[in-house]
Amino acid sequence: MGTGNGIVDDVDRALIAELQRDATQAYATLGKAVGLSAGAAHDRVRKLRERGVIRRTTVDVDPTALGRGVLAFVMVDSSAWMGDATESFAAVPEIQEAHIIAGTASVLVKVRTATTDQLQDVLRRLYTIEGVSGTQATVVLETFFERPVRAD
Amino acid sequence: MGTGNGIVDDVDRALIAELQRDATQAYATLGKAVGLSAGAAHDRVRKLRERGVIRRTTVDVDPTALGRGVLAFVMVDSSAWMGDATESFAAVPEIQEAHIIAGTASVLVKVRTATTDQLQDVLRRLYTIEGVSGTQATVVLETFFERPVRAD
DNA sequence: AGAACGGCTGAACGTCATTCGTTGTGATCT
DNA sequence: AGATCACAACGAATGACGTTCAGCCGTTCT
Repeated sequence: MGTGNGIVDDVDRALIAELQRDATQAYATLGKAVGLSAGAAHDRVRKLRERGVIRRTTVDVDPTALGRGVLAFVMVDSSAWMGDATESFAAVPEIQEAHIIAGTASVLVKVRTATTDQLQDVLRRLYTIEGVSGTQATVVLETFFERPVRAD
Repeated sequence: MGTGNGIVDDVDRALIAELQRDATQAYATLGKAVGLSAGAAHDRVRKLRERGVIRRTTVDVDPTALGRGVLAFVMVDSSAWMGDATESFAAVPEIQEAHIIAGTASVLVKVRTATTDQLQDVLRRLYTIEGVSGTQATVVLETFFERPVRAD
């Protein structure tokens, strides 16, 4: 069940690390980087996709260039069980991540907006979600780095 | 003008949204999705890369499949200015993100490990960073969603 | 108005993704 | 042990796609 299907060996990890770095490179290049032919590299990557280890190929974007220069983490307190509130949080487009957490708050969300005014508006909308009783927003002043999950 | 950035227009945003969804699709397909020829779509995407709006093409991976099933956010308290500590945090491979934040703590990090034991070990290593005086770890019980920055 | 600029189209060309038959290897069965 | 099976990698063939470019059109500037 869930996601434990199949094994991911060292070559798979090396392939994933390469793809995380640059998913546009040719399979011949990719194969050379891990000591495989183009065909074999292609085959392994295809299987990694089929098994859901690689979820998708996507692009990393500069948030500032899209007018999402304000980043904040918000601890959401609740007076009820929030386990089924996925859709409510997903409906707020400025929310980039939402997690149920252990501890006093019950949900932690990562929010990106253009301005702090818009951040305030997101907080207002959070309060309209059933069960939400409070929020504590923490604004990010500077991001050191954001990087992919370590593959090796 | 959408969100206040003149160099990224609505077609660019549509292209980015499509690429975030699936960066493997052909430029002909991509162009059709936004009402452009393959050549024109290619040209715009190339320029978005050159300008740094698109930082890179990468793959999204299932953390559990890589043995990084434990996710935690750690508030790091400090007794000194942490503005130049990028490298110290980057040196800890389990740290996926590190941000300087406003408020009582001074750094917020996102950590992925295989086990809670390993999480504890990361906390121990955080204390060895110059200026770090305390940590508050919050373990994620369930992730609702993690998605790309909204492009439109 | 004329010129210059920027962006789009459609086609041509070269590269690469994708498929497939073959081979080698390590495990399982008799 | 020998035979069989399952799996993975190789290397070549082919068809698709990325990439480039000349020509065209709408806009802006003088």
